[in-house]
Amino acid sequence: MAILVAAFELLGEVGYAGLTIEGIATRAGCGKQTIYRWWPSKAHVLLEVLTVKADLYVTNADHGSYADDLRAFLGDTFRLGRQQRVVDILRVLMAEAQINEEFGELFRVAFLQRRRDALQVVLDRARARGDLPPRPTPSTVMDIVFGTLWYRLLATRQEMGDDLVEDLVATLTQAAQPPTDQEIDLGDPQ
Amino acid sequence: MAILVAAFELLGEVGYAGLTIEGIATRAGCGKQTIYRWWPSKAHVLLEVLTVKADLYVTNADHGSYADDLRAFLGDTFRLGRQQRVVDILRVLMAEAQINEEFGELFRVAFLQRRRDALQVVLDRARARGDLPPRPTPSTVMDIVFGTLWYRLLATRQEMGDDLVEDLVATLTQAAQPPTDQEIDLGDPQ
Amino acid sequence: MAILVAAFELLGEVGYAGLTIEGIATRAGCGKQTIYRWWPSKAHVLLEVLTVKADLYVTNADHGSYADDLRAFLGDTFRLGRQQRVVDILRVLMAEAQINEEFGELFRVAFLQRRRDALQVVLDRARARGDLPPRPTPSTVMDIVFGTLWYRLLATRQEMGDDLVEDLVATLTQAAQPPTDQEIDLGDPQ
Amino acid sequence: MAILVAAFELLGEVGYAGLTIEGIATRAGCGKQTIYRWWPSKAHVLLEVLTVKADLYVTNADHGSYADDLRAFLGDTFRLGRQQRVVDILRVLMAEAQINEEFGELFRVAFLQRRRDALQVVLDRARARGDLPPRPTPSTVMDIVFGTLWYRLLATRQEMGDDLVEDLVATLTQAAQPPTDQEIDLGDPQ
DNA sequence: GGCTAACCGAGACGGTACGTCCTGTCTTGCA
DNA sequence: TGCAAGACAGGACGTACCGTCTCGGTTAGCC
Repeated sequence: MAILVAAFELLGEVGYAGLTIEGIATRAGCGKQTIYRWWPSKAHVLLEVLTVKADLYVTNADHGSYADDLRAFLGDTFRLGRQQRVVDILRVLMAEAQINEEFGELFRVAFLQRRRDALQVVLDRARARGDLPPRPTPSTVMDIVFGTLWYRLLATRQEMGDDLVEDLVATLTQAAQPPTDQEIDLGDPQ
Repeated sequence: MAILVAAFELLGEVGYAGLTIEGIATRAGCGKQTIYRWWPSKAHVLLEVLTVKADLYVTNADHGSYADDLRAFLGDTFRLGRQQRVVDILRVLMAEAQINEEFGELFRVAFLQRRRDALQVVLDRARARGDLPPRPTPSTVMDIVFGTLWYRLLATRQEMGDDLVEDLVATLTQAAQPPTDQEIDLGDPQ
Repeated sequence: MAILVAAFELLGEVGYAGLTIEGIATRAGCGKQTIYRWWPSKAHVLLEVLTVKADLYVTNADHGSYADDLRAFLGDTFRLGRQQRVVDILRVLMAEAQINEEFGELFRVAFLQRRRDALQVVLDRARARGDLPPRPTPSTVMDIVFGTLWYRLLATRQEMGDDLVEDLVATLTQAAQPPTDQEIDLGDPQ
Repeated sequence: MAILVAAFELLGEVGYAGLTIEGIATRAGCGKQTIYRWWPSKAHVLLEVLTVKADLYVTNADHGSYADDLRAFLGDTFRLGRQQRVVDILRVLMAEAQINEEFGELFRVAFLQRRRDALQVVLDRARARGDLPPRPTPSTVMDIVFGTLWYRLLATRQEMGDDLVEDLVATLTQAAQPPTDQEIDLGDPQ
């Protein structure tokens, strides 16, 4: 759809604050009404861009152990977080979700919750398998996994690398292998 | 300052989207120019409201052990996260930081970094004391602590209770005590 | 035709400014295209409403004298001017004729000229009969007759009564009978 | 005022139907709000253009007799009717007055009534002088004078010449001099 | 009696203008 | 002199209609 493409391109060119329905319509060569007919705000358009654009599918296939499942899940998830265009959209959608209550509700239900559901599968399988550690609780695992992801997207904008994946897997599975040397940082790099 | 009070009240009444410089000026009984003289945007006004309003000071006094220091830090921090008015401001400031690059820079430097600096003190002391576990690395500890906080503020809007503090402290200090029964939840409560 | 009825009703309900092709179509239960197929604008629709609705026929039968012919013509004509619904349509059509050049041309040819033609018959007969006064000239008679009619419709919105008919007949036939007492007004009643 | 000039010029260039507040604002180099701040519609702007532009003052000085007063009044009035730009404005204002009730009221009070007041002075003087004929009544004189004027403006768009002035003066003063030859027309020239 | 073609309601579409709201700047006039 | 009040150019909002266009579901005519 020309509208989604236009919205996506303009986001890159003028930023979210400079993104307007009028601008999208002009770029897409359509009337404003056509956009309003299908989406109530620019954020809704971008949410659809995200859905169409990004391969949001994260495998939660069985890798035999909780640690391996988690490693795969985090790897897949963080990989999305390295695509700048996807990140740009995620950031502004989370922002809009804070400002526009109606969109916030949609974003939580249609996006955030689905991510949680995917991780829930991994946790359920671990519990069934019996290798889910007592600490942290599943709920806290979710907070830690998605919290770390979003905090890096929104606040520090640090790259999310494999070392972080390993550190999280180790922490969440209580695997007390000492970290490799280069993983140790002595302060706050932000 | 009447302007800060007006901005704070209006945020509660009309929300961030409905908050305008004109509205603040009218409520405060001043001219728009007076506001522009001191702050370049409504977000900057709210950042100052936050600074003035909330007791953002978090003790990082020495409690004798890494676990106790962390427990105190998390308790103080999460306590702020239970004040609705403070949370409202935090959420919209983080949102604005995603949308307005110039404000984002200020917010990271003047607010987010200060929170990290406070936690850094705790981590430094733990390392000096020798009870900092090898996993997770200090950087990851920051991501987990602040990530969890912000994720709950922005995404799930779950209350941040003492059970979460304990779970995080246990996880971060690798203290393998099993959680108490009521801390275990078997699914996703969001 | 349902379309004409719908247009007529809506004119009464929402006025000419609020009258739209879409509204007519909705009310008539037809598609917009169907209206556009037959009439190029809402004014054209109303012109047809007028033609269908109002009995626009004005007798110009021979009453034996110029004065009596004129009296009959004015009586018939002014009678139309007392039907509010007809007046409403006449007013907006004359208005549209000022604004839309193409419609104006049609209105003059298809409506205004026909009225003039009817009066022309009266004047021709008077001339043939020899009782057409030298003043005012036939052209001026038309201006006075239709001018007075339209001026009252458009500008003063005064009722057009029999006293006006008599006054005009007397003036145009130079019949110098003094007016009856109640016809004399000492000022401007508008 | 740049806005009045812009409105006036655009009326000539694109016509009343094509005249928009946006267009006026663009041409005048101002914001739309500035126009809305002072006038509620494009018709109101044009009414002010008319007031500013046209020398609407019509002398009603005493010329010694009713006939001469009337001749002077008609001459002055019809002279305005020969200025195309003034006529264009008058036509669309009368049109708008039919369509927009609120503007119609203003137009009648602030424009049409003032013209009537001017003629009323002439009639009052004639009555005082004793040379006001019994027919037609003052009210009908107004209808005839302004009716003829407006009818020619709106309907026939015929030029208003001195012969018409003479014909009306003769008719209204019952001066039964036969018209000169060239004043006689044998039909309807429209 | 079944197939096809014309018709027509419904309404999406690219547009244009509406009238409102707010921006950030500038000017005015009061205290 | 400093500030409230608010006018100003500008620009986006979301809405209403415009006149054009496609889409399907009838309906009627023809084989």
